[in-house]
Amino acid sequence: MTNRSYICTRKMKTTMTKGEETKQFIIEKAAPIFNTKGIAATAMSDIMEATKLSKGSMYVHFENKDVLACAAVDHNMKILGDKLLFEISKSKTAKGELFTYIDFFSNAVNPPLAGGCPLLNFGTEADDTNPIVKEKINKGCNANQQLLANSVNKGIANGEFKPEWNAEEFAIVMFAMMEGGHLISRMSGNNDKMKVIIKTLKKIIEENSI
Amino acid sequence: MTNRSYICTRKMKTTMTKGEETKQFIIEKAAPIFNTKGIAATAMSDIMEATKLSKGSMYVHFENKDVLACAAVDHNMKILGDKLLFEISKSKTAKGELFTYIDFFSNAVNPPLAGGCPLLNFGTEADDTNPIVKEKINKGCNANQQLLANSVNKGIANGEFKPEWNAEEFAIVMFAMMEGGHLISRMSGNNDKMKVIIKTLKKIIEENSI
DNA sequence: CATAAAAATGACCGTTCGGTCTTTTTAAAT
DNA sequence: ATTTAAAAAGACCGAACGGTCATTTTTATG
Repeated sequence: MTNRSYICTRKMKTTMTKGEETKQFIIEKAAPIFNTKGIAATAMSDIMEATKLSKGSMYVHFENKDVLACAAVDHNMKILGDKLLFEISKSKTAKGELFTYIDFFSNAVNPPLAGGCPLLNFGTEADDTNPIVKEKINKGCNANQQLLANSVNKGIANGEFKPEWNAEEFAIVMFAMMEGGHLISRMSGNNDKMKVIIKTLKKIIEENSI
Repeated sequence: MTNRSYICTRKMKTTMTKGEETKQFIIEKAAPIFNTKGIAATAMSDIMEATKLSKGSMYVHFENKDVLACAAVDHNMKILGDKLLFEISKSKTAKGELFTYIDFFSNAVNPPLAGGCPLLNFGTEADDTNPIVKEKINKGCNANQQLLANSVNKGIANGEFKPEWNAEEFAIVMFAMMEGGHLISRMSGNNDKMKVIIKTLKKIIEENSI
């Protein structure tokens, strides 16, 4: 049995231990690589090169590649989510929140996260092969839709939006449109069609405004 | 210089040469594997197992894995496209064509192609790594949108749809919604949210009908 | 400052990868 | 039926993979 009180004591400290720092450092360097190349196509040697750390050091902090990949998936979603929530938090109205969400993801060619949307990237790769990542992505999709539905419901509650507007259904449609638009834009290498999607979405929001 | 008239003569024949038969056989077996596991995660040994052919035989017909993967991508798109066009060809009206498209892709959990939509699968994987496949997928996306736009325009021409309906813009939005819905459904493992998307799309089509 | 634990290193391991090559077998044209 | 080319086979190759481990270096604590 290990003396757990020792661990708890150290966790009280606000400063990060060297190991925790390195672990975080590895995740930060690995996350964009996984998001760009994909999990299967990313080798541990890629992470070693990016971090300038030895292989042994990597395995001190992650028992295997899958664990590191999962941490990278989590990190990508968190970074993107935090950025998004920060932008949305600056909005003063429900309509502003929805518009901010749209604008945040409006440039798929130069997206807020290197490699593009992690939900799309990791979701399609994990689909038939990695149930753990798949579930993470599923939760991410739901969180996005919930965020949108909340904004709509907030707008209904404060009189911005028509009360008969179905928040959950709109959230599904809007999220799907943004992801689909993301795919189109990245394949074509330009945002023209995303602009059509954005125009359509904003028009729907306007039509449901009072 | 090779005697090309020989090749032309043989191409006149309707029967396939043994080699061409085997090549096609390999593609057919490889296509669903690539679409399910992804290109990077699929090994030549996987194809050998599925075809029960030797490694030497594979490399008689494909100079390397990338060439085979490209052939598999093409095959997946063609199979799916042919199935889709066949279903759509049975429709009697423009509205019928659009509805058929929607219904064809309505069940993402049990999709018409094993592994799900190849545009989504190969597109996200190829995005930052494989420009050749990426361009193939881009063309596939455009073909789908063109197909939808053509149906709308046909309906406008024959008086089914309102003349002010923007066919190209609707095609973009509809395609994006279907792809996004596909992602959502496959991540969650059920089609409930796809049904919302379908309902929304059909409503839009009805609203633009005369 | 001494010491024990944690972290970092890099050589090393077995496996699997994509791909080659020689040999054998089969198909097709004369 | 003979001959020639195509196809199939599978042993083999070097490289790269994920992962291990003994050793050294660094960090943190009493």
